[in-house]
Amino acid sequence: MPPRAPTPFARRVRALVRRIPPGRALSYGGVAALLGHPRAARAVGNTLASLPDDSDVPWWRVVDARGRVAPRRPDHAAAIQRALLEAEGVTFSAAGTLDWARHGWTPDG
DNA sequence: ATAATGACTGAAT
DNA sequence: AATTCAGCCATTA
Repeated sequence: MPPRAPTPFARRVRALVRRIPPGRALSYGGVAALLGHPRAARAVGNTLASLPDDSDVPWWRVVDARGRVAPRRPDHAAAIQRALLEAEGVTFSAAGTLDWARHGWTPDG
């Protein structure tokens, strides 16, 4: 049995996240809004959580509304996400939040 | 069809 | 500033 085919919503999420360039980031709500589902932030998170390990989608460029890496269990995973972002030049404040003005992304630029 | 599940969010404590 | 609450939503059991 092949893995379950991605739902239409999931496909749209992946397509958009794939467009986020290195060193930039978007919030879950931001992704949802750009897709025309301003309230589906939570669903976006679920979608990224279901990505296969070999996916080419840069899921680590999606953080929460405050610019913080979303906490999760095991919390080790969050540390990895932050490391991936830092490797792209993203800087975090002492509070653990990235600067939207500096690293935020919009389809335009 | 119904209920349960989160990598969310903004408001309220 | 740190937590809790309640609303929201696509997906899955």
